[in-house]
Formats: sequence, C-alpha cells, structure tokens
Amino acid sequence: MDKTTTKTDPRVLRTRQLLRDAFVELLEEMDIEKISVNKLAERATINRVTFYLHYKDIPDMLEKMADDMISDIHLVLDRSAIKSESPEVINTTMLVKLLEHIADHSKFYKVILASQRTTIFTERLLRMLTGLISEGIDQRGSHSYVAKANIQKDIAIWYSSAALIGTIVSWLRADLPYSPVFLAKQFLLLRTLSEQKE
Amino acid sequence: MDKTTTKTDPRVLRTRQLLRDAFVELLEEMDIEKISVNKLAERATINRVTFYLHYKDIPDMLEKMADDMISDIHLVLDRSAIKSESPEVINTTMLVKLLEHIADHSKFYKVILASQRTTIFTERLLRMLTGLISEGIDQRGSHSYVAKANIQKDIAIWYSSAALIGTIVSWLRADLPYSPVFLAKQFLLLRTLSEQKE
DNA sequence: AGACTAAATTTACAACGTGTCGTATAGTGA
DNA sequence: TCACTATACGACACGTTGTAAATTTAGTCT
Repeated sequence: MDKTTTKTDPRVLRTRQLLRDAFVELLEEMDIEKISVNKLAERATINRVTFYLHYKDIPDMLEKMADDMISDIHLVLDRSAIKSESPEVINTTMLVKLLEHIADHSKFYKVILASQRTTIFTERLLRMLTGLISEGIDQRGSHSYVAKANIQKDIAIWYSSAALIGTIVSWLRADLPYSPVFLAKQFLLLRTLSEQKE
Repeated sequence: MDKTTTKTDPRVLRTRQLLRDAFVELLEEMDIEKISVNKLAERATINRVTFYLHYKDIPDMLEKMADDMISDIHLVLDRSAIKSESPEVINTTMLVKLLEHIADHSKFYKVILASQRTTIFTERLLRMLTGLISEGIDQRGSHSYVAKANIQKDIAIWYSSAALIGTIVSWLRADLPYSPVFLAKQFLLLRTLSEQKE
C-alpha cells in the first residue's frame, strides 16, 4: 500500500509552498533585508509561529530553497545525461534543458537570482566592466585574433562558469530576449572558444 | 586659501572610516544580515545615533561604499587610459592596474565581493556549473575546436563581464594564487577568444 | 466511521533592533 | 577667542525576533 512515495503531510507541503510563494512575491516588491518573518507569514496567510516550525530563520529558509532549486535542476538534467552521446551533444542538450527550465520558471529565477545586496558591489563592478568591454569590442571590431591558448585549467573553469551564470542572470533581467535554444548555441560558440586547456 | 580640496570636517572622515573598517571586520566574522547598527557602532567605537547622521540605514551605507569603490577604481584606471596606445596595450595595462588595485586591498575586496546572501542561489548554481564544466573539459581534453563565431554582441558582453568579475571573485576566494599580471594575461587569452562579434 | 497523531493557531513574553527626539559636550576653523 | 557643528548621551515608541505554553484543526491509519 504505502510505497516510498508521499510520506510528507500535505499540510507541511502546503505551508512551505505558501511561504515560498510569499517570499517570491515580497522579493518582487522590496529588498530582501526588508522581508521580516512577520510580513512573510502575513503574506502567506499562516501564523508567524508556524514559520519557526519549518525554518530556523529567513537565511535558513533561503538555504533550503536553494537546495530545492538544485534538486529540481538535477532532475531536469540528469535524465538526459545518461545516454552516452558525444560530449557536444550532451552539453547542448543539457544546456538547452537548463535554459528551458529557467525560462519555464522565469518569475522565480528572475526574482531569486537577480535580487540585490550585497550584490551591489559585484553589481557595480559588473556594470563598469560591461561598459569597458563594450568599448573594447567596438574599437576592435572584427579584428580579434585567435591566440594559441596556454591557460590554467582552474582559471578557465572560474571563467566559464561565472560567464555562464552571469549571462543567465543578464538574460533574465532583460526578460528573456532570446530563446533557450538560441542562447545555448551562443554559449557553446563562446565556450568552446574558451575551453582550451594547458 | 581653501582650494577645492578638503572641505570636509576631519571628524566626519574619521567616523566614516571607523564605520567602514568596523563593517569589514564584522563581515569577516558574521553574515551580513546579522550586522546591526548596534554592533556596527559598538565595533566602530562611536555612538549608535551618530551612524544615522551619516547613513539612512545599512543598505544605504553599502550603497555609499559601493560608490566609493567605483570612484577609487576609476582613479586607478583613468590615468592610464588617456594616452592613446593600441587597444591591446590599453586593455592589458588597465586590467593589470585593476587586478593590482584589488590585490592591494584584497582584505576589503575579498570580504565585500565574496560575502553571502542572496548570493546563495547564484553561488549554488555556480558550484554546480563549475562541476559540469570541469567534467566537460576533462572529457574533451585538448580537442576543442575553434568555431566560426556568429555571436550577439550583447550576449558576448554579458558573457565577458560576468566571466571577468566571477573570475576575480574566485581568485579572491582562493587567496590570490596567481599574480595580477599573470591573471591579466590569462584573461586576455580567454577574452580575445570570445570577442568575436557579428 | 472513530481514535490517534501531527501540524497549525493563539496568546503571551522578554530581549533586541530601529529610528528619532532633545540636550550636553567637545573638536574645528577663522 | 568665538561661532559652528559633529558627536555623545539618555530616553522614547515601535516593530521584530525567538520561544513557550495550551488549544484547535486537519490528516492518517485501521
């Protein structure tokens, strides 16, 4: 009768869902540090004390939400990763699946990934660098040269992953002006260029 | 007599410096959302009320600190950008100056740029992607191919700037394992590869 | 169905953080 | 020296936090 499936009380699922939805709503309306357990509970139409039955505090709730996010993404990705195709096909498939998943839940991801503080500092630097890089590209035009790469592996990894996630955040902030498939293709163009290793 | 220079009361400079130092200290010890005006004032050895004479609240203080950070960086960069050399030389010079500046104030930058919440989500995603990319590089080995690039300019900008700042954050978190000059060279190798434009 | 169990509510409390008062003190600049 | 102003101090009303009961409500199991 009882499989390994639903052991969890529907009430806790309901409460957590209400809390998460309320959190996303509030994060759309105000900065994160203005969100109190009070407001959260009120918006979620649950009692404030109930919050503490589920989470230690708001940072703890974020932690759990992040865990769930990663779990969800793994669910989306892992299935397709099993069949052994060529690395390029796998990468493309996974990337497309990731971007489509994000696009499908763009309200959540936009508000969660793009929310402020202390992203301010990173944010500011990013804005400045965006300007400089933009100028650089304008000046250089299409005269870029392809160098013989001699690049540290860890640096390449830092570089690629930061580029990937940062681009996704910009894509979300711009309200998804490109399709997941198109963006994935662009990524692979950019990424294969940078993936030389020592 | 009075030039355009120091018009500001040394007391306010002192107070603000105390506050900023205290903030960096506290951010080393605890998460940002645990930093209260109380603790800040106590650590800065100023009266709590004095804080409100300078800043509206803690987010406002962060805002101002970010402004100052950008100003400082502009001071470091702009001088060298004036003389009209080739784009490559300018880029290299500026990048090295930027990285050296960050390395010189690495305690500040590390604590400010690398501090948590709600970076958690971005953080988690980044960690996951780092793993995936790392695997990808391992599998592919040195068989990367250089594609004829046909890449949207805005995507390339998103990509490059996110990569740049993300790499700097990783570099800081790893406690500066490479010299600024070396890292700058690696950047330029990676960056010129990605700067194809449509 | 009814008994058992777990979650959510309600009320209350003490501790702390916030933002803003006057007013007193002490450092600054001419 | 003197006017000016930043800082210190004590105090206030108010919201938030985290916890502890006792109680009600809803789900589970047979």
